[in-house]
Amino acid sequence: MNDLTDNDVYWWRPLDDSETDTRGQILFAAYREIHVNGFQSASLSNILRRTGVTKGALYHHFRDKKDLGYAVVDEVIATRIQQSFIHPLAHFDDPIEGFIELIQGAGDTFSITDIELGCPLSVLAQEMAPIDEGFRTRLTAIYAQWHQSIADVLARGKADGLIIDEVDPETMAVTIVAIMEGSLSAAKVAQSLEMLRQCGRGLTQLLQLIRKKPGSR
Amino acid sequence: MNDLTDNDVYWWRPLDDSETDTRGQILFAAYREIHVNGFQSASLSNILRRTGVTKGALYHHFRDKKDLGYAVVDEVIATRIQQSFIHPLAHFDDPIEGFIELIQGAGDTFSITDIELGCPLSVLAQEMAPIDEGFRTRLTAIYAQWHQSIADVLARGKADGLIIDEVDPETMAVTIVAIMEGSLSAAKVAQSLEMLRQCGRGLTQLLQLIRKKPGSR
DNA sequence: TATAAGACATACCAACTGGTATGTAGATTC
DNA sequence: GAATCTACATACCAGTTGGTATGTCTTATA
Repeated sequence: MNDLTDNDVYWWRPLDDSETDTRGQILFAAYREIHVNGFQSASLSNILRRTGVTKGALYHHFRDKKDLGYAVVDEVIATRIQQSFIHPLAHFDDPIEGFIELIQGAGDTFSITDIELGCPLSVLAQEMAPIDEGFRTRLTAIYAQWHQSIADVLARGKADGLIIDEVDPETMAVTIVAIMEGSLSAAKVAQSLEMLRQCGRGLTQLLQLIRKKPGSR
Repeated sequence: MNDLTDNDVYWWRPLDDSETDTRGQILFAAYREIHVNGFQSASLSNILRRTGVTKGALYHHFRDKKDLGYAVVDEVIATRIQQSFIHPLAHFDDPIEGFIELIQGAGDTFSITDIELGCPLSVLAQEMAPIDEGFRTRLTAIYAQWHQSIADVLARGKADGLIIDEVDPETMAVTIVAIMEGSLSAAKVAQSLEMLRQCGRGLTQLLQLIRKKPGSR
């Protein structure tokens, strides 16, 4: 239904441009098709047309459509989320400050195309988690990683006396991810970068409130 | 693809059981079909099979599939969101306390089926907002109402000295909606009521922090 | 150099999709 | 009581879907 031309600025692309071999080409084209249209509405014909690859090649590398979808999750989406949202967390000194930079960074680097497409992880998860166990386990595993990394950062922040004692790291971690995904969703619906930035400001303000004031004991 | 039997507990049903006439039957069946499968994957044949209505009847009442989809948004989803999430806001005395009750109420009354299907507004918005202007305007209008109502409550809370001065009602309103939708999405992926409750606890804690302490001027 | 395996290409298929054209029973209008 | 309109019902259609069967060219292996 919808389409994405090669000229569109596309932030969510995989970081290593491994579209060299046939399998990689199919995988990347499938990722984009799924990101734009969702899995169920993703058309194999579209993928083939865009890549110039034939149906024989596709079914040589992947057993069926679902197998291709799983590969997209495992090999494209998982790495993309890790590199963009999970790995950066490890280098935060001040967790609150780090989050705020991460959020503002998103607001600055995302293009309007990125906004309209939304987070690929969230898109696929919302569509497929309820109706396919294979997708669900793969996608929840990615979320679990993300939650754990944020919980670690928050726990470190608590240990360093930078975050108020009342905060439970695990609970706040899932809440923070929920806000980030919710913000991206809101921006997608509104088709507005400003909406993302506004949610970012709200989240920033809330995060400031869980920071322990320098003065307090 | 997926299905929803009549026996499933279905909280998101329209409040007035207006499935009496043919048009109402189609509308409600279409709403459920779209809620489960999304609009693009929603099958007219499924809707007809479930209702026993024929294709002639369907195309008598609705111009095409999209027209049916628009009617679902306008007549089913909009009213459902208003009655459940928007109207209750008006009666809050203490806004923070009101929100917390609303959130805990959701955690208590939702069934696992509700969780797995997610918020119908969000489901449709994520899928269709980027690819159809008609859906987008309708869905954003609903969100705008929701934002405005929450902003009003927060502004009232500020005026009553119950919320800290730093809070900008509009900004915090979109952020709160983002958290609520994000929490429902997270619970949907995890297929877990506990995940919804956990996000609820995190949100509750953050809301407590924007409450003005009784002592402070 | 014969053989097997990998990597595709071409052609085809049944199932299903949204949509339409035509027909018809009953109520309403003139 | 003829004509019109509403509210469907039945049958059909072209397009697209995911999937498969078969053929072919190339490369590695024995």
